[in-house]
Amino acid sequence: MLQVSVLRNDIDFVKERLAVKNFKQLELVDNIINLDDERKKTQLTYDNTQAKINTASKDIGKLIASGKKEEAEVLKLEVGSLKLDVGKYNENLIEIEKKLNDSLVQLPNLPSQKVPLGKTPEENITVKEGGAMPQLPSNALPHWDLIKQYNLVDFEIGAKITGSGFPLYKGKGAKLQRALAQHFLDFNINAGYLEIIPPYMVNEASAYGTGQLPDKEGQMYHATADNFYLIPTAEVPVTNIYRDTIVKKEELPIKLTAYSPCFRREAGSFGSDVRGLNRVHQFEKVEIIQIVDPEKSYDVLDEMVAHVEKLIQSLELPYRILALCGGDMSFASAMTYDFEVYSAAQEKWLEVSSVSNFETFQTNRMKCRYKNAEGKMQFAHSLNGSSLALPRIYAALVENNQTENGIKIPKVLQPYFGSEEIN
RNA sequence: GGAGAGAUGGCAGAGUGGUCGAUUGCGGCAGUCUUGAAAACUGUUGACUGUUACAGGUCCGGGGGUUCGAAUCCCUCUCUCUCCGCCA
Repeated sequence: MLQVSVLRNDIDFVKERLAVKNFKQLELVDNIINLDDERKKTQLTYDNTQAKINTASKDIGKLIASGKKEEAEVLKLEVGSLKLDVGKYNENLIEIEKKLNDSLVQLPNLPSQKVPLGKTPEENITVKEGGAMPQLPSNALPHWDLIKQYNLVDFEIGAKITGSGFPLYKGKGAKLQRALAQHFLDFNINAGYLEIIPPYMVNEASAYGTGQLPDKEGQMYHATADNFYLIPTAEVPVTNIYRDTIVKKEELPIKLTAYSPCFRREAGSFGSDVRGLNRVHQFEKVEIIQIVDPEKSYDVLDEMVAHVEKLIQSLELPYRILALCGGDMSFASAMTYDFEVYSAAQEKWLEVSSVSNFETFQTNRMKCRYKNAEGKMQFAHSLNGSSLALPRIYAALVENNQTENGIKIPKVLQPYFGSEEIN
């Protein structure tokens, strides 16, 4: 959520930046400032009336103490009518504040100045490519055939137990998944991230804090009896550790990593996008999260991108890094880099990580603050990234490493997996 | 699931209707003393909102109520602890 003060500070700049994000309802910005003016005015009337009540109440106490009962009674009547007024002002205030907040949460984050211009994924900019493209024979199989052939993942049983998009991993297939997760976590921990195992369901306040609510409600599984949401990413519970907290400057940067299942309804997806492991309702992901000093957040973004790059390199997969253009960035992000790996049998790039700087967008919603060098309270910056999402890595790995005799396991995973090949 | 106790500032812990936004201790910050440090002593020290500034307003787990006035009384929810039950 943006701060009203940011809008007031330079309204034209805000509108220009929102336009970069392909946000159309620019009149919302003016509405918000008008509502905020109204809020201030109403607040002032309310405060002044309340101040009168407070002084009068103290006077009544004194009058009663000194035995002047009748004078006290007169004052009581006066206060009585003031209270009617204050009640009305308060109702107005609540209504205005609700409107203001409802409008404010509709504004996406402002994209950073570094964000490329553009509206569609085609306009994202490839900033780097790496890794060697595998040379597969013409009869190479896509991963959904390979996992069947080697008995690694069973979608049919998953669908029987739950529904489509809930894969069931078994045997070597399960172990490969676990090896990947283990490697990712260890890699992150070695880079100074603290491992967290968070709750996999969150309450409304947490879903709101990271921006899943109100605008992505339909994307989450909702346990209505208790009003809990299944997490769509570990980012939600882990970032919310710092909801309503004041962190010490010395504690920054806070670096956390978490492995968790992720649950996404993915309403509206179809076609080859959802084949095999490309898009599923339940998947595993290792996430990295940082809460940092605002002045350093873009250096940290670069550092996180470099970190994820090394992790992908360790798996010996061909990859590219995209700087997302304004129109393709998520609602809450100020700057995002996507990582894609090449899945050679599908002949397709698959997104496996998304690393973003949210600046104060999440920390403002969550009220996560810290005292800067001058002792002033301000919002910290939050960042997160996948390091990494497992299913698509799994898919690319299985496809790219297929041979006539089996599937080769990258060196770095062998200690975790226990052998060099699946056959 | 049953019974009981509790939730107060960074922490500990007072406060049971009016001068309490809150005693005190610890911690933090500043100073005195010291070559420096420790100790001791003195002062200072919550957040939000608001104003050019002052003032003002709000916050004692959340929400609601009683009252001229609530940290304090009532209702309700949440959480924590103890005991019992159940249970991986």
